[in-house]
Amino acid sequence: MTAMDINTWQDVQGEILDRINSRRWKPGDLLPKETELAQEFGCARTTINRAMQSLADTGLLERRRKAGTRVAIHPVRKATISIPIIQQEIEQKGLVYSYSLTSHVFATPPPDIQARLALPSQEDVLHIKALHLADGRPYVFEDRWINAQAAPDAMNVDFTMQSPNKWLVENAPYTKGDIAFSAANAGEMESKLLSCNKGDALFVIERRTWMNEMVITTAQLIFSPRYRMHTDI
Amino acid sequence: MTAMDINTWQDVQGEILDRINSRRWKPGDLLPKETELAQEFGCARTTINRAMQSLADTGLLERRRKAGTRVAIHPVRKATISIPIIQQEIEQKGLVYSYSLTSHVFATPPPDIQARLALPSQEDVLHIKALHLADGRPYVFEDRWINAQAAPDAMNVDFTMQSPNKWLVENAPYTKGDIAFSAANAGEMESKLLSCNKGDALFVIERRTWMNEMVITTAQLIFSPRYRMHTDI
DNA sequence: GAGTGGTCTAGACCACTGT
DNA sequence: CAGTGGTCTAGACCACTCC
Repeated sequence: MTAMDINTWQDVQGEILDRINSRRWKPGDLLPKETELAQEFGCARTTINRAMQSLADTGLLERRRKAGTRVAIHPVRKATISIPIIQQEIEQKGLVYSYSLTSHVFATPPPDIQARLALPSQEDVLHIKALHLADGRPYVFEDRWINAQAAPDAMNVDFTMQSPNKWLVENAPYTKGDIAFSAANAGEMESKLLSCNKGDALFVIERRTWMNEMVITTAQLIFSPRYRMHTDI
Repeated sequence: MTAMDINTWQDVQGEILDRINSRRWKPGDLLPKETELAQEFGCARTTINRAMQSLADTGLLERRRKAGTRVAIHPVRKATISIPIIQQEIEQKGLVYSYSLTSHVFATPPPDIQARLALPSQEDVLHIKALHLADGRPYVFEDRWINAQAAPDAMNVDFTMQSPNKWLVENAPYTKGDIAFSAANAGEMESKLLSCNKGDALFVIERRTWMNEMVITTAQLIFSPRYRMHTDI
């Protein structure tokens, strides 16, 4: 007998991973059906199902009814990245968080922002610029537009004490969102705010959240030079 | 009666989401225990459990034995990003993929790479530089080091026809990996290869994969200017 | 110690999809 | 139309953790 006890779905997952990593099951191979594995491992089909579904979620297996389960030919692995509240991210690094409101106006957005907010007509929108600091040093610059109709409460919040990032996360639930990552050269404004050189490469996150079919807010987060976002796979 | 039929765990998940979004259940609130919700929805506890676990995975709920389930105070949402094979990513955009090997040598790595490869001693390592193009234009530059011990097969592959990115994904399964995103200014080499200006802000992905305690490969993917990586939340 | 979520089981029916 | 995964159920036991 070779096997250790295989009882939990995590055990099953581990065994399947071993067989893939040892190349006993290669990319493209058809795996035994759930009932067969259940027999082999001496457990319920439900347990096998849980394990395989979990692996399919990470992109390592491809499952289709009737067609069965295969090792993914192109294992497009999926990485989960946590989108933290900036204050949390800074404090978790053991640094002192501080925050400074740069500007807070009610204004007509430029066309590109109006498009990103999916506004039906030209309406005034809350525009907030703020700087987040770690140990007193500029960490990230937040440039945000908030749709008054979608988040009326936001109009009465005092954003000198609390960042819009934090307030929105805690008070504006959303039904969907999108996020984009890119790189940009520091312009005049960014270099002053982040106290870096003009032209420096900056990491940029653009975020947008929706409540049903209405955009709540869109924001650019422009990080100081040398910022890295990382995660495990 | 208000409710539509709630049968599947997805239905339960939707109902829970609705109650959170309508602020009937607010951040920090304790939710009814699984057995209670099962009664209310008229389904098995297992179904409730599946729905809540799924929501806990996305970071919207926090669950602890004995303490119960709460709406996350700081809903640190988790975004899943797919790490695609470059060829796939380009072709999915409807562009023509091509590839050109720049350099392919067996060499002693500099100290920082040696550290990233977690090499016990100073050993020779396969160093590959390659350019991926979309519609004939530079798309991303791949700068990769491959540990011969961890992936001996890679030593005999003809990387003029096939990118290391693709070959490794298909032939070198890994047990863990890490990935980092950042921004960097184009240097002399990057500007020539990617035909952009020196100093341009470039999006950079650094990846590393392991087989057990041995690093298989580490790579820098340096994208052309204006590259954006995006996903939904 | 007691309460809550985590998981397993055996059996059942359903939904999709390849042939 | 038949085979495979997707999901539900009811009941059970276990593991963790708060009090």
